Amino acid sequence: MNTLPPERRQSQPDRRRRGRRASDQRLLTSKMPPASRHLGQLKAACSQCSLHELCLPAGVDMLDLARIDQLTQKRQRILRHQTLYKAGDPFHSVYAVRAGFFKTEGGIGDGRDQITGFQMAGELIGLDGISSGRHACSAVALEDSEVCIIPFNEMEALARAVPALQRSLHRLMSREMVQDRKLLALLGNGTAEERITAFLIDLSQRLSQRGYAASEFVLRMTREEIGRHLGLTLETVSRTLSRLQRQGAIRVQQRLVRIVDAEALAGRVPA
Amino acid sequence: MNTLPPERRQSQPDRRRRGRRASDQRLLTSKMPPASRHLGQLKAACSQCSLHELCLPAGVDMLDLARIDQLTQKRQRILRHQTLYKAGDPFHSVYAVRAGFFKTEGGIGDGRDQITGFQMAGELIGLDGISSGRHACSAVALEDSEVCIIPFNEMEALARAVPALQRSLHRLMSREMVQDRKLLALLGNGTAEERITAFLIDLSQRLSQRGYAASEFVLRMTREEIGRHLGLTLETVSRTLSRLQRQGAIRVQQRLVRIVDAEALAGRVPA
DNA sequence: GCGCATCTTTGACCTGGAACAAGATGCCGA
DNA sequence: TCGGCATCTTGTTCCAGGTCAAAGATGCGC
Repeated sequence: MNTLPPERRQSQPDRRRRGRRASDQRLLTSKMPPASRHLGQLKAACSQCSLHELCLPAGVDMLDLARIDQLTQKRQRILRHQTLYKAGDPFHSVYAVRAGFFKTEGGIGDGRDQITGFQMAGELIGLDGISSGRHACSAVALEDSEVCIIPFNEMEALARAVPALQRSLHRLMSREMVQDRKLLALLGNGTAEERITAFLIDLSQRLSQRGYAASEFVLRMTREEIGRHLGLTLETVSRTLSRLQRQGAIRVQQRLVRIVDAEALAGRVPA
Repeated sequence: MNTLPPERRQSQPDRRRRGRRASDQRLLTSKMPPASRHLGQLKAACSQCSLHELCLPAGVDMLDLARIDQLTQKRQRILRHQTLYKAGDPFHSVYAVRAGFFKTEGGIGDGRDQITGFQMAGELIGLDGISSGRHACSAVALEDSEVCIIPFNEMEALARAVPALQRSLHRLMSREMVQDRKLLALLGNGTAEERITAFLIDLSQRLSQRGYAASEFVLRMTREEIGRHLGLTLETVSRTLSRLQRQGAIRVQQRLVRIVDAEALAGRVPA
């Protein structure tokens, strides 16, 4: 089930970043993000969660929030490189990312297939399992993470009682479709540079929505994973990042990316 | 709203196909498909519609079917090349294709953007508008078509009362996500031949689900539209079709496609 | 029937990114 | 401190598919 034994090789993520520049403190790590300050207090519910206006309960009033709290009682910790579920697993629940970072990839997750997306705190994973009753992709943690387990039957039942939750769910599903299609257009028409640029801008926006700096962040995924997401080889990803740096749009240092000229960057992506 | 004035330039679709071979009779045209035999009797409801187990009411029992019938009272005829909605239009309803054929494309539908999909009878269009309250793409009829107009607010309300409808809706949305991701993988990794092949197989399957011959059908879209769907140029689409024909897998004659060697075809597409 | 418009096919050439290869870098455990 | 390993960078070569161009098909209106 897990890709790695529970040894702690990955239990000290990003130790290598010790002693970096101060701004690193603000970056998305499994130690420091605001969303996980109460990582210990597992009782913290939707109503307490700093993500609640990004996540499911968006637009739900206080009264109904209590009922959603009950829905999301169960939590699960996922260590880096562990899989939350695999393609083909029977579908029972969806998962809200509370903290950490995931990738979802087609196939069994053997590292060959397309990566359909990267999910961060406040995003819902697993909705694609509804249609067939089995998960259509595999979800793997890119860093130590925590999710809320949301039994889908219960969620549907509650959605019937709480229109705001119903609407919220529909909006989330719809948003996924829209995002997938943006990516589709990118893969269909975009050059390598446009893909990378759009990817960085998207990441930057999502991070800033969560209170992180928009202009500097740490990539949680390898070049190869970026490539498998964008339909490029890892070499092309690397080259393109180097080129963008040479042109002064960004500054790259391993996984650390700083967006130097957001204007220039945005100018490269169509529409 | 519509891209063409209500003149009847397109009111006699496929006249050119007069006098073709007999097998054409079985093909998907706006005149002959089983789904539209009662095209005149606009009162025909979900419960009467030959598509009802492909469409929304899948799995809904007779009692609740009556309530869904009310939901789908309104119909609309869309002539060829007319747009059902444009990207940016405010979102109020989703549409179930009763008869005909649509494409959905990003942007204003000016003919430059990615075509996100082709929809045939029994499929739902417009769900991507939920997230932002505005349609995210444009839907254009590729032949004279008819849709059920389903006010989404009413549909949500009914879904709260009828769990089977709720589930059906969720399944449909989920299915769209899964399909988008298949396409994504194709655009990310597939060669031109794999894309075209997968496209033909998909069309063939969907047509046969609707009672048409799986091995011979008429493409409702141009090479250019296929290309814009698959991230290829129209020249590459044409060349690839020619090559598949030369290799004996298919037989192409303008828009008419006959799948000669389904095995060989399926063997070309990965997984 | 003729001319026009749209769509399709095919050819010739060029290029962006894949594939292959060879270091470089940084992390980790011994 | 060193050596192993994963990851990343950079160079070189090659080809699938894009681009440009031109010529068939096909159907439509006149």
